[in-house]
Parts: sequence; structure tokens; C-alpha cells
Amino acid sequence: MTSSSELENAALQAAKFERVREAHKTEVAEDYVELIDDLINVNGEARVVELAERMGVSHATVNKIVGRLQREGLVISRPYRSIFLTDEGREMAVEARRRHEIVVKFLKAAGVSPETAEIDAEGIEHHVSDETLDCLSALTGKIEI
Amino acid sequence: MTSSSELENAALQAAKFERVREAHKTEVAEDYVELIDDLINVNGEARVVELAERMGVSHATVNKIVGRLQREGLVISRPYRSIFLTDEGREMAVEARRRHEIVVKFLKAAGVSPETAEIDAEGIEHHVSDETLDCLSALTGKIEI
DNA sequence: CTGAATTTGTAGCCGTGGCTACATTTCTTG
DNA sequence: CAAGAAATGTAGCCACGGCTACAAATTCAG
Repeated sequence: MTSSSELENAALQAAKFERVREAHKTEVAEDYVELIDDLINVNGEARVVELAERMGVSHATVNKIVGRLQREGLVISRPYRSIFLTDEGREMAVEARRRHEIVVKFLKAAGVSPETAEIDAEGIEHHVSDETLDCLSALTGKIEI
Repeated sequence: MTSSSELENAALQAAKFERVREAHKTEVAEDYVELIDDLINVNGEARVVELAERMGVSHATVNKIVGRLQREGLVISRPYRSIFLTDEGREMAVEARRRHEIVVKFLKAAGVSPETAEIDAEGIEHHVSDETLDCLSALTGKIEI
């Protein structure tokens, strides 16, 4: 379809890009809820400073994003207190981690170095459909055998 | 590393997210130059209307982005004329298409339906390192045999 | 308990990529 | 060739996710 001799249907192509743009909107949310969940599990709480440090952004940016997450019902935060996940946020975190781990496992099984696998997975995980995820899982099993 | 019992080094984690943010910046450029190259190859020229239709955005958005691509030296465009790629833009287009095709081929080989493979590849291709790309190529060969 | 350090919040700026609405130019067609 | 259609440009709006700088609250030491 994307060969140089012919172009696919414009509407179909537009739908793909639309899909990617849509995924972008949820990417940040997924990364944050996953990290918040990790911090709660390990440290007992999730605080702005550590989110900022681990995301590699300023605390002001974290604040702004946490505000959005709260508006969207993923997170509960009160001024100067630590951050909690709503049920919906926790579900998203679990799902995000599941995807992340499937992608990482597959990449490692495919022969990618652990470091690169982690890096690439971070970018890939948000763009993998359930169908593809299933195929990657299956493939990981086959490779390992 | 991302298991629930321990957290990896904060700086390393931040570097990953930084990498993803960096990739985001070039994503749009890659998608546009690839599409422009396709249109030139098939239609003989790339025009704003068709870019807009195929990207699924308004022509105003296309205009703005083409302006940025020109500032960045990827594209040449004169008012009311069609759009051309610079050498640098063409290189980027070729490289983007190469990545795209490797990812699509791999996904199909992995058992993903052609439609889903195309959709997911659009999101994935920008986040795959050279190392991973090589592994995917190799794996595609093995699966097909 | 008070003062300093830390954490958190807020204001205001920027670039990007969306959009609509309107202006202008080019193309097409009668 | 002129008029209408189509394409392109431009202005101005928005939300997002960056940032710095400054303000306020909380925590921690002494």
C-alpha cells in the first residue's frame, strides 16, 4: 500500500494518523499513572518531586499534568499532599504495566539488549493494539522454546 | 526493573522518557516528508489539499507544519505552489519508509492482520531503535522460513 | 518552637499542532 | 476573458506539555 507505485485510500490513511494522534493524548496519562502506582507500591506514596525527577521534567510540569489527570478522574490530589490513584487510574496503571512488560519481554526474546529493550518499549507500548500484543506474546513463547 | 518490588535508577528512567519526548518531535516531520515523497512519486507533486486529506487534518494545520518543515530545511515551498523535498527531507523520507516497511513486514509475519499491522506500524515505527530494527528484520526472516 | 530547608503551588511565557473563519490567489470553465 | 470554483494563505483561538521565577505551605533541625 505504501509502495512507491500506488497510494492507498486517503480516508484509510487519515484514519491511521488519527489513531496515532489519539494514542498520543493518552500516552502521558498512562506513563504518569503507571509511575504513580509504582511509587505508591514501593515508597508508600507518590509525591510531586519524585514524579518530576523520574519523568525528567520540572515540578511545575508535573503539577500541571497531575491537575489534568485529576480533572479526568484518574487521580486524587489535595494541596501539599501525596497523590493517589482512583480505581480508574489504577486500572489504567495495571493495563499499562501489562503492555509494557509484554513488549519488553518480546524485545528481549527477539535479541534486543535489555537496556535498549526498556528504552524502545517505553515508546512502543502505547501504540500496540490488543491484536498485536497477543501476537507478540505468542511469538515470545515460541522464540523461548 | 519495573517490577512492583523495586524501582530503577531515577536518572535512567528520566532518560527514557526524555528519549520518547525527543522522538515525538521528529514524528510529525517524518510522517509528512514520507507522505510528501509518496505524493511526488505517484502524482508528480505534493499539494496542501491532498496532504490535509491524507493526514486527516485541516489545510491550515498542514500549512503551519509545512512552514516549520521549511524552517528546518526539510522542505521547499513557495506560495501557491506545490511542495518539494530538500535532499535532507528526501533522506528522511527514505529512512522513514524503510523503518515503516520493516515494522509492517515483521508484524504481518508475526501473525497480525494486514490492516492492524499498518495501523500499529504507524505508531511504532518512530520509536524503534536501529538495534531493535535489526532484530525485527532477523526475526521476520526466521519466522518466514 | 522557631527558622531554614524542602516541597508544593501558581503565574506567565513558549512552541506545537489542532481548529474555524476569512482573504487571496490560482485554476477552470462557460 | 470573466466569473465562479478550488486551492492556498493568514489570523486568531484552544489545549497540551515544556520551562523559569516567585509565593506559600510543610517538614525538619537545632
